[in-house]
Amino acid sequence: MSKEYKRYLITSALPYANGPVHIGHLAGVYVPSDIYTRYLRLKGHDVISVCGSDEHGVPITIKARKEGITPQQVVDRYHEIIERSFRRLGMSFDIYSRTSSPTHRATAADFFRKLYDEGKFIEQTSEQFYDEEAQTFLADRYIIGTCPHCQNEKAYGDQCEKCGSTLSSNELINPRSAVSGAVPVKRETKHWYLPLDKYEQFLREWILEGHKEWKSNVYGQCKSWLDLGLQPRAVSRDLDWGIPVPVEGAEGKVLYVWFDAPIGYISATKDLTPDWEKYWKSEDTKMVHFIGKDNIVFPAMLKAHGDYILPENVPANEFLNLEGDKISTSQNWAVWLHEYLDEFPGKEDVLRYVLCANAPETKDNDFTWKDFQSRNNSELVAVLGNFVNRALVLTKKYYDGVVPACGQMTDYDKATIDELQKIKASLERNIETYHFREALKDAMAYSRIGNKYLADTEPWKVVKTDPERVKTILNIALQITANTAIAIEPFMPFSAEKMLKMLAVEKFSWEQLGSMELIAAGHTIGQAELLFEKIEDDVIQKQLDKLEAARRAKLEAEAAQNVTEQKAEVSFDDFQKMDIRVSTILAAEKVAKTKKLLKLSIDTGIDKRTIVSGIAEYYTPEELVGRQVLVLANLAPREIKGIESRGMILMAEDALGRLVLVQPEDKTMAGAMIG
RNA sequence: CGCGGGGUAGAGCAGUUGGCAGCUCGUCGGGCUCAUAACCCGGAGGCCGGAGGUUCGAGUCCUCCCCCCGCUACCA
Repeated sequence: MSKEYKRYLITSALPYANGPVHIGHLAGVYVPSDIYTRYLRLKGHDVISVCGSDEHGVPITIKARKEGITPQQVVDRYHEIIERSFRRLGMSFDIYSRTSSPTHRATAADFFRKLYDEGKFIEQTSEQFYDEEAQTFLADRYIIGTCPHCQNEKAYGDQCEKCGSTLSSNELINPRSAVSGAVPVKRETKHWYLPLDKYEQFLREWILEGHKEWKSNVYGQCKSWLDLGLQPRAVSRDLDWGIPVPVEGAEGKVLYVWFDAPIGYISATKDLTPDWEKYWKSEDTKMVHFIGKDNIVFPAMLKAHGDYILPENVPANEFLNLEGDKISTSQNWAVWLHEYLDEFPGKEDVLRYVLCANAPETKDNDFTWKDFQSRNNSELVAVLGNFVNRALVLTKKYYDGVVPACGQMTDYDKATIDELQKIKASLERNIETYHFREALKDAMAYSRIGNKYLADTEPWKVVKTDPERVKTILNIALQITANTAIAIEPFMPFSAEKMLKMLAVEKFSWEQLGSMELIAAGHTIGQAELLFEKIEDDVIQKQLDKLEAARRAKLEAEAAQNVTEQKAEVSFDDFQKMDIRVSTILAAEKVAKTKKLLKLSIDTGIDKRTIVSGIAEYYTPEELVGRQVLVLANLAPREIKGIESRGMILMAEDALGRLVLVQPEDKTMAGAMIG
């Protein structure tokens, strides 16, 4: 902990180049990473921050196929969008690289080769689906079939999007290839595996014993994985997009992305500096991985390789929700960075501020546009922007922009300065322990103190009676302004720069924070302009409308695609076998420890019975009691979560799996037959 | 008892090794008029999820239970 480090290496999770970046990514990884990096730089440390696009893997090939372009075209497009939007937000990576680069290709291949040569992998042959027509192995995602759970005919080999079940391609009924439509056959294929179980002991000691200071969510997650026991994990797979496995007889095989991508940190560093080894191989480098709630696999890789240092910390965050719902790319429920930048020009810092102030550091948090507006209007505008404006306008008004000299200080002046200087330690401690939310509050405290100082000293009144005193007051107010500019730089670099420009001074170093001599008497300040402006209700409403519209458009498009075909014909006799009747719900309660299940007591007219139904996400028990519904009464009983369910409540299910009860238009007798 | 995270004022959060329960926003009242109707002061608002226990003393440590989130499962 107290170890002295000579240099810092900051890595940020590589964004996957099959889509743009949204606020969830920013709040979880990039905003904290940039705050930390800027702080260290400002302190004068030797620090580099590396990032880049993760450009391999199956989803990218699927996207390419869908759009009729090459995987390279897909990653080129998103690499460009992501990098550009990062730069516009002020992300200060020293390099933003990509895993399709020649450097990375060589680095990743060498990494694999070294482990291979040293016998660190195990080889294993298994059976996988193969498309004979297209002559390619099929990843689970490439296999389509009928879901064994919900009968959806378009389930993927790894997951059914309709019922949400996790599947394996072996479970699919009538599997067929998404590539050619052919029926896939099983074929043997050989792959290499990293035996993570062999590193379990090391990881256990290193993390559980050696890094008790890690954030509880990260530590707990790691402990959970370790306690479950680690399994060997494949480092290669059959695909034609990626880094070829650099071994004889491995044609058509590439490195698995989880293995490929993190090596990108190393290759990015290589692309940045010929001195890269200094950062990766010296024990006096402090390496910090900013990642999503990810995995502990990379350190195991580094350990297996042996030449590299291990991260000192992995400050991962939880998830950010949007207006109460999970951010979802597939449902278009997100705020995209590149769109924000276009729609809120000049408000990069507002987003940085809000995402930091509300970052999901200890638990999931919610981004709402109302909160965004409130933080902008009553914190950035009212507190920070207003203070800066007051100090500058007063100086213009009384001294024509020339900084007055500081005369005799009162006890109150000294107390204010003392309070101001005390913040620094807390601010530093909070950043260094990755408590960025708290650190931001500390940074904001400078302008809060400034506002209070002006209110208490009342220079606009004193100027009439004691003009000399006002010089001291405004000198101090300007010093506080300059201090504020230093303190907010890691969080809001654009505003910090604007402030320096308004003060007409050069950039300060972190060590000057707390100084009362940042701006010399006699210096002429520049033009005052507003740092932040109010955001009105209609702007916020527009964003809310946009979110809803985007989601609805996506749903409708999906629904149009997913109209299920008519099922096979049945005879009238078949239909007659079904006993469907109107029933009344007498009581309803949630089944403990489940999300979707309700236990219903119903009156079928013939008897009273219990039915367990998966509708808890759409109906509360209260609103169900007393309602009449249609029940398939003669369905064979089935035990669900230990409760015998006798029958089935009939519901309409839309393309997205949302359920709606079917009920008689008018109240009728319980037991009335349907036919 | 599946695993992990969380439960502190209306909202969002802090509370480090046990020592008077705090911060931001909102709200109510007052002050100020330099400032983007911004700022400053004050008030109200908490059984710190619940129950036991350890202790002179528990938001903090121990045990059990409940609720929310994620993973997993459940959807006839």
